[in-house]
Amino acid sequence: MTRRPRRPTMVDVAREAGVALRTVSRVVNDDATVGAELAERVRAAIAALDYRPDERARHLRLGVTGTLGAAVRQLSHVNPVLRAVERAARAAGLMVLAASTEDDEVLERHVVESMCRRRFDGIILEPIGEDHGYLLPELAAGLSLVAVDRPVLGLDVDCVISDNVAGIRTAFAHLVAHGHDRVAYIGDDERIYTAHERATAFRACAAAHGGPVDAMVHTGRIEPGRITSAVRAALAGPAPATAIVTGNASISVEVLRRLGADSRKVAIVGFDDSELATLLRPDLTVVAQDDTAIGGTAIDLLRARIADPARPVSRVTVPVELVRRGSGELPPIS
Amino acid sequence: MTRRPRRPTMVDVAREAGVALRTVSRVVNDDATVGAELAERVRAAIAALDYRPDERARHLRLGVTGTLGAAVRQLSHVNPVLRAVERAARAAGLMVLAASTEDDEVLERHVVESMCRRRFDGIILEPIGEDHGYLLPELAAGLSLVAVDRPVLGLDVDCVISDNVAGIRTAFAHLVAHGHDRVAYIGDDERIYTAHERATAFRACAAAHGGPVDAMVHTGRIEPGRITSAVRAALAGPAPATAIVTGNASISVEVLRRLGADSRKVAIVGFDDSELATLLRPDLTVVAQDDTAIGGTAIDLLRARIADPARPVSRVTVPVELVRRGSGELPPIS
DNA sequence: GTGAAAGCGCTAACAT
DNA sequence: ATGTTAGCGCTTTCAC
Repeated sequence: MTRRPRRPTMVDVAREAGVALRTVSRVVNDDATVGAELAERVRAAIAALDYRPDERARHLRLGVTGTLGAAVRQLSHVNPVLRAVERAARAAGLMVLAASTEDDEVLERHVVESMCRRRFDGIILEPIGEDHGYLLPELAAGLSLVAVDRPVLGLDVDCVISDNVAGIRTAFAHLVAHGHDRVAYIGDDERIYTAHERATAFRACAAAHGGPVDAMVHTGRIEPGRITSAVRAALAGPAPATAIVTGNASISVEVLRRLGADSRKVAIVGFDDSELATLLRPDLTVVAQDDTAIGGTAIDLLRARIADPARPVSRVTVPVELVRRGSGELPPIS
Repeated sequence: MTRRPRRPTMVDVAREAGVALRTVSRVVNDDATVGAELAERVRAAIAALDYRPDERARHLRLGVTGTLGAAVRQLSHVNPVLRAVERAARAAGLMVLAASTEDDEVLERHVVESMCRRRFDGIILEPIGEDHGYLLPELAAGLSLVAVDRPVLGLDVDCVISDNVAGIRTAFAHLVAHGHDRVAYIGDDERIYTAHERATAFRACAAAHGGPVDAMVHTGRIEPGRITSAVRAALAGPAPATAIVTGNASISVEVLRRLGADSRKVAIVGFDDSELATLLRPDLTVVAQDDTAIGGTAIDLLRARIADPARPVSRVTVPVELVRRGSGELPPIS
């Protein structure tokens, strides 16, 4: 029946070891200037009392917490950028603690404000929605923040984003180079920043290439019916598309599912690499994001911002890479 | 050129508003016993100074942090239990901060100890490896911890686990009920706790049913070659299996990939529901874990442990459910 | 209602 | 090389 005993503090350890508080602090922080014999006595006292230092007090005193927050859309989803963020932070001796925003603006705000009150040294944010006004006072009060995947609309904050425009251009040009003249685009809801950016880039490509634009671009929420009709529209009519560019990994999966065996008859380049898509079609050619570079850059930017809050804002665009696997190299079949 | 200004504290706000420190504290904590006019003055001062309360100090003073840690194998992987944990914690007014252990015992230790030093109120852990001795002093010092998915070997701590044995039994019995006499099992590396538990349960089923046991059970690390030969071994020989039970979601995917079109000729029941597996074979019958129950129970257990460190340890087993989709209801084809 | 002061557990001047 | 002490920003008795 262990009653909840008051946790021992440095004072208790000092008393137990018969030394001064300062000496315990030195031992705990691996300060070399402490005598071997005393150090041993302190360590014995620590073990005897099950003493565990309290970082809250340490952080309060120090001013910094050595902690970065990551506010991401969904922790329990595949998120290679988050993994890269964790690794880069670890390499820099920083701890990353993450929480989900669940694509909910209200929850995002709760999470970010919570991290601010806990005085995390900085925050990596996958921003949701349009209105990030709540960030203004936090930034004014000293918050260091880096946006990932999309910018914080209306606010001048550091961010690191994939080169969506170049990715779409590469995909389009690749298909054209393989003889395709009628390329369709199936993308996600354009209320999502990246979806809009990619669709816009595609429209520009299609317009530059000549031929119909709007008839070739199908965007909207990911719903079974919508994907089905988009695929049908793309491949039907007097001038059916011979190639498709998909707007993100989820879209790729849905399109491939609808296409079934027919997917071998149409050239496809997907945006985003993903296990899911390549399961359905192992030879899927994709425009892959450089997750490691994104995560690493995010940490670099955040550390620079923490070191110098007055430094100019930087918006980094990370190159994407075309991964040729076969589906994007098919010739047109009309 | 904003120089890094010292963040304003409650003292500054009090001075600005011309009130006592105590009053600011009351306003910040929504204490009703403060006059409307004064409260307004305080709020104005807070806005004017961009004052943000510091939870480090608050938590230090209060003793508790209102924070739960989640140390999971990989943040950026699909993890429905983690999602359920976050939701249940949120409903209880607790914040969950998560970090990856990357299936690395050393990193797990770093993460857990780090959370302890930060005085998180409790920790949810997906334990890795065999040796969790480092937890002993933490538990002695007052750590509240709940293990999820597998127990902490050798330590008497709360945990919540799926009913692996019942799941395997259900899968086996289901196939037998559909006329199968020769059922094979393909599972993951038995050094993984759940993999071993499931394989053992399967052996017991096979033995009870009669017929060969060892020839029907194939376990080991997930490698292309190993899965290929396991599938071949299961379906070859004079008495080939007419049904297969797979040990987890990853195994299901690999087996389905190897089987290809042949998968329609063999009955299959997978362990774990998963988008990946059902992509390959949309009608995959599975033994599904109750993620919501697991996450909710984990939070319940953790809160109970925090409230009463002396309460008896509980090891909860959560029932699994057979989801019939077709692949497990195929008759034997010999 | 308000104000002064102690203390949460730690670090870092500043002695010695 | 070790001890003393102030203070990080907050909450909370305890008088008023």
